[in-house]
Amino acid sequence: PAAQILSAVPYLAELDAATLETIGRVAVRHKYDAGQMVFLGGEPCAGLCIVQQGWLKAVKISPAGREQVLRVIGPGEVCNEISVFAGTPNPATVMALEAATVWTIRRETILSLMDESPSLARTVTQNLAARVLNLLTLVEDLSLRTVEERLARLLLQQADEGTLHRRRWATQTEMAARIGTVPDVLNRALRGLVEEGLIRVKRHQIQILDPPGLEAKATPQD
Amino acid sequence: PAAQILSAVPYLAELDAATLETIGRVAVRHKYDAGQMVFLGGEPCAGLCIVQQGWLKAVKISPAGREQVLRVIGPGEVCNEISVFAGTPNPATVMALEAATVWTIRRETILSLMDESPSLARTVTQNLAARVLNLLTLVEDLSLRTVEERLARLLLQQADEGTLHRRRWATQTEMAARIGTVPDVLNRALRGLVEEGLIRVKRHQIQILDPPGLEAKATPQD
DNA sequence: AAGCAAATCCGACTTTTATCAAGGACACAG
DNA sequence: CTGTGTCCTTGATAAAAGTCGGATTTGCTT
Repeated sequence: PAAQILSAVPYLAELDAATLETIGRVAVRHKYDAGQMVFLGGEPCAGLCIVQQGWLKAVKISPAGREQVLRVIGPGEVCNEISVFAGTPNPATVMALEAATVWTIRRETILSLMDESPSLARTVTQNLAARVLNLLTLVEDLSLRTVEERLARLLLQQADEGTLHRRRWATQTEMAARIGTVPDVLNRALRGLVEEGLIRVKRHQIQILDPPGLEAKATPQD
Repeated sequence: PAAQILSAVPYLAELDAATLETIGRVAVRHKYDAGQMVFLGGEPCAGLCIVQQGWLKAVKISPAGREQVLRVIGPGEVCNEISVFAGTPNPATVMALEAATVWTIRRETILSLMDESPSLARTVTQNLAARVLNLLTLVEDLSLRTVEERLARLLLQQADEGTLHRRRWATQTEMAARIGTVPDVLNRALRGLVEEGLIRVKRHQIQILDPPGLEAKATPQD
């Protein structure tokens, strides 16, 4: 049932069983294939979006076709909060990186729930503040760090116990859009790190051979 | 009296007179000189900050000393919301661009007020969502647009009736940090626009001579 | 297993952005 | 008015990032 799935979403955890039931009745489920568009930037607000399964990405696209990934969205995460709470059109385009199941809740539903539940309001503000924090570090990266530094940071951040497991859709093109560059440049940077013996790139994973060395690369060489 | 000044701040407009009185008693006033630091990034949260008078800027600074302006904060505006609502250290450094008077409210005060007032909660979320929107366009600018495009956009955005009035502190160095580049490069871009007859740079203002032409520069070519 | 499309890799080249050095204009304080 | 900063300007140079054409490999489908 819808309510049970929604109860597993941290964002809605503060709500009691009865309200979750209500939401479950008004929420709409949708499935998307890999590469399919979920929202188009600039379109009117489509409501709050909750990912049940699969991965999405939020991107800005230039007229020339170049893409900057703003955020990667996984199961249990929420997206499109901005247009919901600012009352604006969708600020970014959201696409499915793989087959995904998402729920959509109308804007008014969430807003009125927030009025009744201070704890939901607190969750919402915390979530928004976290989004601002992420964007702040993205701005810092783009403005003050080189591609190599950004790459090193991404690897360290994504790595789990020294190895980074790449999902099927985590191609070099995607990684490039993530750190704000193009595939060719990313590839060079990646190979550069390999030649210095800092990492090893294998089939579907990247191993960090020399964590301290990579840390050094991640810090701007003033 | 403190309460009267605070009532003029849009951020607090939703609160009733009695609560404003309470806040007025617990808020602390502080004055800063031009160039002085208000908060240092990384330090523990110093509470919500309200600008009564003067202008501040929020910046990220690289080890090499290069600066990226995140936001310029004027009278009636609020800053440091992020550390307040995310419960983290200050995410950025805030400095006074000119002599300024600011009020500071402790984190706990705001959080408990929010629990009692749904309309304040709504204001807070709207404000945070607006902050995300600003950062999204900043990311888009830094990642997908050239310096010239960013400059053209800044000019158009800041202009009022075809002329942009520069405050004393709005030097080329500041503008450069605003669009994420260095003074030298900004100057060249500015002169480029002058030579094309799109703008005229005078003492303390910049005139836009050819708005459509500048619009064209503001849009990525092709 | 073959074929096809996407992803990776590579070298040469261009454009954009940053850096360095140094001269000139302006603004303010004494 | 006279110095002493800061800000603006400019050319030469260097570094970083992006582009292009094409060679390989890989993964998936038929």
